[in-house]
Amino acid sequence: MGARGAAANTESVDNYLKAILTLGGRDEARVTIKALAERLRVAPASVTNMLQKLAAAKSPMVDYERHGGVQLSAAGKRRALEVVRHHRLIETFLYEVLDYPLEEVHEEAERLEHFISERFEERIAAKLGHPKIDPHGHAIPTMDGVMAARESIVLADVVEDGSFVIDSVSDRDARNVRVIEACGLTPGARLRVKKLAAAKGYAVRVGRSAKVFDLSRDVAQDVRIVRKGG
Amino acid sequence: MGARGAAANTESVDNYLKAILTLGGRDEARVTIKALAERLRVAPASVTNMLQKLAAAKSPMVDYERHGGVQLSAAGKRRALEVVRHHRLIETFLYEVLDYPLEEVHEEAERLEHFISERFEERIAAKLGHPKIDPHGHAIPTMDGVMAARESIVLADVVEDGSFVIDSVSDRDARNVRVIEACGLTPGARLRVKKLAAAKGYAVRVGRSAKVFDLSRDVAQDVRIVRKGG
DNA sequence: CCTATGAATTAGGTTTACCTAAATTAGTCC
DNA sequence: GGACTAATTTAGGTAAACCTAATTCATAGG
Repeated sequence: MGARGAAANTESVDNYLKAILTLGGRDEARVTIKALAERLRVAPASVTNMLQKLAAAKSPMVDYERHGGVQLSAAGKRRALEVVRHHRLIETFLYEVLDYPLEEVHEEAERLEHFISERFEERIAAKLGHPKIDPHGHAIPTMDGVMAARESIVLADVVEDGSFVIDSVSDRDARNVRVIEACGLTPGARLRVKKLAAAKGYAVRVGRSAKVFDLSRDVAQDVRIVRKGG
Repeated sequence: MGARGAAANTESVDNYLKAILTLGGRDEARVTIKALAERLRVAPASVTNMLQKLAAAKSPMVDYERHGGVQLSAAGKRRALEVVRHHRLIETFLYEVLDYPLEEVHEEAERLEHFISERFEERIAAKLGHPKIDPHGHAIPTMDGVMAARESIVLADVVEDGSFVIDSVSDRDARNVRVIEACGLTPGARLRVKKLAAAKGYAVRVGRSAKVFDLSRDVAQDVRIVRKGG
């Protein structure tokens, strides 16, 4: 027994939906219980329980099948995008209006995203001039739940040298954000990548500066880029 | 059994502490379980339970005695004032920076006060120039937990006619806030009070305008004033 | 002094979201 | 086809914060 409930929009539910959205990727693939458990840092059993609850709700938030992973339902996707919108608007607001250091906006937004009202969302959006991307370069979903897709690749996956433009930076690890910002790798910045023979990391020259940074694989994992000329 | 726990700073705990602070009044009198239950809209039994938990914590938040009511401990008072500071700073911020209608700031602040970080608090305080009172006229406790006391009386308690200045307006009832604001009864405004023969309400003339408003007892209960000349 | 009355407390339950431990299922490898 | 393994599910449990119902306590009146 145990897992039949109403499935209100609690903080926890929001976090599950957001995780399913991002893990599912652009093609909205089904997500495994294990992946969710790792992302959310809870036991797999807890995930199964929650998903059963979410699937059994009056208007189900997910499409879940025993041993078959999950996917967001229309309602689930709508809510997930709303939370992402909140998160990114708050990040932008903290950075632009309250002068937060870039590496601190994520943690605060992660908490507040669950508790702000529609009015709050609308007001900060207005104050910011209805921005389309947040300070990390991520697209901010529109009020009616549409998120602009962008073609980009992870810096760590680059196999041949070349010229690129920074698309976005993951905000999940504050330390990495700090390192990345210190290198001048902000969204829109140009960079040249040269795979090092030493295979230790990723040699990167930012803009027209002469300086070359040697990024660790861990850091390079958190940078998304777009090819730009030769 | 049932009520022995750690007593973390949850949203609920914060609300109990805040309620004890305000119900205790300026002289920090002991507060009854019943009064708390009514204020927090929970059953008296729930209050007893929570207070036992708060009193039994490593660093007790309250001084509680069976059948003897409660009082905040030093630690409890510190936390309560911090939450009040959060609340009033947020209200000020919503009103000044995000252009909220006055009657809506309370509800939003009531939720957010529990979730903002020290940094957020510090940043909005700085942005606002470290204000000492919020838009309702309430004193904002300082960072180190000191709240300026002000002598003021409730408009509904006025027995003889006279000239007054608005001290503050309760924010608990949005509808009343709206009415009060519509009359121009904002903190600092002058007013003359004339007890009506009809005993229906409170006749009030604001500033030098000729208009006289007839306030209901319910509304008059939410306005605090200070005597000002004859 | 003893009993009504209302306040406070105890006892026992519920819900949410987590946990661990013990099944079960699916898929691979010989 | 059986065995092993990894993923998933079930079962049973915990803690927080609430609830209702039943009991105890304090005190004011007769």
